[in-house]
Amino acid sequence: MDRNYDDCMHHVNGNIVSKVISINQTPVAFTLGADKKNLLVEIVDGEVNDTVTRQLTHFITDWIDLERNIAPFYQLLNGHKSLRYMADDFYGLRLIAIPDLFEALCWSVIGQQINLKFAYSLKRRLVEKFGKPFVINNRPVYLFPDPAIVQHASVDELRAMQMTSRKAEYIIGIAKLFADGTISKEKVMAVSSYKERVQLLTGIKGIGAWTANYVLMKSIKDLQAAPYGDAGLLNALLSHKLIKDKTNFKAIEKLFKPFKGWESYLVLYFWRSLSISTDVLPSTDVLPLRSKDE
DNA sequence: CTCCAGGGCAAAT
DNA sequence: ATTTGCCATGGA
Repeated sequence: MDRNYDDCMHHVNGNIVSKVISINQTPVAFTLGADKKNLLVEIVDGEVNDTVTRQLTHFITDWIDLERNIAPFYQLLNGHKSLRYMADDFYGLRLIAIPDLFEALCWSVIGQQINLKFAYSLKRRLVEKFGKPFVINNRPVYLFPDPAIVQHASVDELRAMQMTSRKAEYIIGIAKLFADGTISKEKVMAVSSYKERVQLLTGIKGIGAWTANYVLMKSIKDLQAAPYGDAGLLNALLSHKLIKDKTNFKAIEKLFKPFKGWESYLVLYFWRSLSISTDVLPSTDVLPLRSKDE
């Protein structure tokens, strides 16, 4: 999580992560850490009662995908000779979700076609202007802006943050859809099939196939969703020598086929591989295997 | 200076 | 039905 160097939605300090969420319209600021056996949660700002405790536990469980048994995924990784290393090197890595669907959509629209660092700084500007700041351990952490607020932003305001006019229009439009109840996380989750969920999302202006799949993966936890065509994913596939070029769709399809139901996790692990320097990636020609204690 | 960024839309083939 | 031009700016 600490690779989100510029993320204003949570902070990482050693092995402690801080965040603010809204429970029944009330902000709750908390820290999450761990000892050898347990996750440790501390509420640092906000009322503590049974409801808050229960909902915060539920949030964290969903946020870091705690209830998922990822052993089957590791079995699949182990069945692939050039991906096997991931089961060891990234052991325990779980999908970090963006439970708030509005936030997930805004974030993915912001991130379209620009580098991640710039995307983080655009998000920060949006959040600083319309969100609510809280201070945890002397550092500001924000509650993501409410759609009811963002819907009244003007294109010019967002342009001043250096978003394109398009991004500005998309974000304001999405905020309106949430504010008037046209779309909600509940409504998306109620749609029964993956294909229909993609259709519902891509019906929104600014949401194409990439964004729909990104959001299904990160917010809805639809694990068969994968943003094929994603620039980062393609680069990871290239560096693993699993495709010969970025238009090698058949090879990608073939690679993902055995991972049915775990496509999101495979993408997640490929993204993770991007933060590892390429010279430590196993060269499949020379080093087909690596031992556990390597 | 050039090319690419965790793309998508609308106009032009 | 597919391809192309465009968006705006930061990094490499």
